[in-house]
Amino acid sequence: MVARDEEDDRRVRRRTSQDQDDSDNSESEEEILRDQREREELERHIRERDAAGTRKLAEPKFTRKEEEEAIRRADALEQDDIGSLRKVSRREYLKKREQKKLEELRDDLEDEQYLFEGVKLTEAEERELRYKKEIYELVKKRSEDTGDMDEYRIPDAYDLEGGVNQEKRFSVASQRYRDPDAAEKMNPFAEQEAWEEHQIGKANLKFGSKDRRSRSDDYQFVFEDQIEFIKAAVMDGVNVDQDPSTDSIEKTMAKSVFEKLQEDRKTLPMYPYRDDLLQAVNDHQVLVIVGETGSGKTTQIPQYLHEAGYTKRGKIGCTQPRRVAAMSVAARVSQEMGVKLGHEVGYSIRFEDCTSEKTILKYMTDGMLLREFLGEPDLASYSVIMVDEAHERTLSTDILFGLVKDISRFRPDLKLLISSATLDAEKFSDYFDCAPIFKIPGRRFPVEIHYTKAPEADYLDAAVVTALQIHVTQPPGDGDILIFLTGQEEIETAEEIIKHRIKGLGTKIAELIICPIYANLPTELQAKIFEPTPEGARKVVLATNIAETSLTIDGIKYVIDPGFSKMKSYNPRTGMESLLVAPISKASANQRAGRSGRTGPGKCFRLYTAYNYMNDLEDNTVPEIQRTNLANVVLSLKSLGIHDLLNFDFMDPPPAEALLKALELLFALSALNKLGELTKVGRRMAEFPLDPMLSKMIVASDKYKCSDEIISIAAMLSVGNSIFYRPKDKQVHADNARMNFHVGNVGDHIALLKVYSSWRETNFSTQWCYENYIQVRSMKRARDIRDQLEGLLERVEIELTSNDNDYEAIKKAITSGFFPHSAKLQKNGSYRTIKHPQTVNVHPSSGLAQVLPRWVVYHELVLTTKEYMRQVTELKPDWLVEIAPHYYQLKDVEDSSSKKMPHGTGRAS
DNA sequence: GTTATAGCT
Repeated sequence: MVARDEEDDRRVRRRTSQDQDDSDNSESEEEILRDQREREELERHIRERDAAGTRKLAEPKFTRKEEEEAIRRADALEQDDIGSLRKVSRREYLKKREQKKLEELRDDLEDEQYLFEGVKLTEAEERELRYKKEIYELVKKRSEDTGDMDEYRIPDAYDLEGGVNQEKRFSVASQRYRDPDAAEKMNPFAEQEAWEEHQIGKANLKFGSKDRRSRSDDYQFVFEDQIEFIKAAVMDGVNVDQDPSTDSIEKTMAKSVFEKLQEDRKTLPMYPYRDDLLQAVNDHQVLVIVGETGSGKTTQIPQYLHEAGYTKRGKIGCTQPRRVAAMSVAARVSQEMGVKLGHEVGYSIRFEDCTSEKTILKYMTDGMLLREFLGEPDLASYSVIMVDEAHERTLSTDILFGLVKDISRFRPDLKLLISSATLDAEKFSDYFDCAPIFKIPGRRFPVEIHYTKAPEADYLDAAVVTALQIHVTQPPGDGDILIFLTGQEEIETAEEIIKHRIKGLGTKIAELIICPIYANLPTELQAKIFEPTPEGARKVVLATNIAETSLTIDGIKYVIDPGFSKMKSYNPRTGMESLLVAPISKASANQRAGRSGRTGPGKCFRLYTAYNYMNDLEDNTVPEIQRTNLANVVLSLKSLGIHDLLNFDFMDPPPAEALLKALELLFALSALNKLGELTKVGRRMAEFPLDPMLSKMIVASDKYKCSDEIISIAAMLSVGNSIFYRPKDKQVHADNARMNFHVGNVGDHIALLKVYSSWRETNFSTQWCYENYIQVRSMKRARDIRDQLEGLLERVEIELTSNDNDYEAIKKAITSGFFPHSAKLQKNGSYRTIKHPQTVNVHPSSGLAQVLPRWVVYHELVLTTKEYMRQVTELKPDWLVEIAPHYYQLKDVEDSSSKKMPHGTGRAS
């Protein structure tokens, strides 16, 4: 292939130029002296370490063998690398010089920030400003840089000044951006083709080689167990050159903020398509929009439609899968339109309705629109609905699809826009009766994809090694590293391993800042990842798939993708949920790779082979609707008057078994009658944004005069299992604190009530939460939910009554909602569920784990190491027959004939 | 004797 030959050619040329460079520069006396100093320091360091003995490095967690290996590696680095230190220091020198230049540019940008001074910026806007700033810096930098991305090695910008035709080299790089066929190159086979090329033997570029002599000088190999990668493909960047140039910034400086925003709008990749888009919307009722990230579709399309007069007939609604997205986009658009947020442009998310009668552009979460359907089944007040980020296929989006498709049939004036990423477009189009697809290019930098040569047995270790390989071989400050891991525990282990290994590497490598990030991490610790990386250091972000879509970290250049994530799966037969570590889909893998190309050209290292990618990964992640409990969905749909659920037009229908299970449950809760119609109870239940069993519990609490307590419990249960904080090093304290709420073996539900009431008594004290090992964030959320539920009580005509000492009444109300979840103790200490018999256990975190009452109700079943019941409360079997006579017969609970309630007698073996 | 991907009403 011609292109390949050219590439090889370039590589050869560059290598020779580099060799020259090296010899040129080594003549500097200062450099030589510095090198000598550094070498001496290294030697001293090695001597000191040897004198101190190796035991110092050992952590009790690591085996002797690992320890020895770490030390051997450290030696390898220190001895092996003395020769290359000179190179690093020269780099640093040039780096500093370049940074000076960039500082000048930064000053310019600070002036821009000054323009915004009067305006109060939201956090998201501030981030955007920062992002923009970096773009400018990059644009500037690129004018000096070769940007040569065909070469696998990191382009060494500092080698350029000697005798290389920069212009020519740069033109190769920029050509890529201007390449009109760039979109073509995004074809899903690109990677396969590239892989095949490799197989032919032409593209075998190694990230490492154990044979030091055969490689050129600038490869620095440190690890004995390093991983070999094969460059397989490049996800092309698009439109990068369309960034506003520094010239235009200066021009716009003089203008008002508003004018500047208007000008910015015109620089978006979306802008040239404005008229075409309006024409297409005019001609077709449904339009599938394929817009890469950064095209500006979310902010611009609703504005265009508004400008074209669509808002005269009704609102424009735009749904987002996430709350923050809805908020920040709305804020941005209101600014661009020069109106106050909440007036013409607003957003609506749970607990926060920032809209008014004037609102014509409404951004909202998809779940929120779903709830609006309940009050307005034809969405009469909307003229346009735009479902954004549809490719994420959240549960709510999937249901929205069915609903909007349905109403579009009898509302021909309603325009539908479905916006998605590339891969799914055809599928969406098919689903919406061959709706036309409208493509908008995005703005992204190219990302190189590398696969491992062979499958990695231990992906965690491989990820760590790869990160360290990058860290020591690439100049610090050129970009941060992002590693995708499956969960909190894995992140913590990885953190330990990295720390340990860094110790083993000595002091001669640049500082590596480890930033863990996952949803349950306390907010103040989460902020760490957004802090800019200090000079000379590098961040390595250890993230769950929170970093895949939900948050964007600036400055990431390298992504390491082991190819796994945790996925919820639901077994409708047993009603059991579990979290499984599963391989990700191709779509996810590409999304992850894309995270490295946001602020500059990036690289993605996949810890699996190209063959794995092509043959083992699914194209798309199984949509959530196919792996979740559908009770809530079914209740919502029923209350929208959709009866024939098995034939409802789902884009990807959920398993029939899951639907039937949900129907069965709703029938048991008497939300549906025998004909499958919604009952009065069901109607009231549907008002609550909760799982049907929780809703039923609330509805039933009216009878037991304890609605006050029950909504607290419902709120606490629906925030889930993140209430008690249990740090690794203080487990005993945390457990003791928790047991305080279990005094009298009241059961987990009452314990949760006690937690909430106690917190309320302290006037929602944060301090109190810390003292009791309780997560403030979860409690605040519970408070919000509780407040909302309290407001809803009135709507369904339930009086707010408190009965805080009558635990029996409270437990009966709970049983009214959760009677299908009852279980009976067996001789061996495990339990057996009553209705669909299966063996389960009390979760060890339960307050009743030592008590083991004879009869219990539980909130949910989870499958982890065993089948566990989470949130358990004792029950009198008579209640089951009393409360749910249609569900339980006397024979189900017959051995309750002994009136005696075993109380904490612990029948367990 | 546990263990928590993410997100939403």
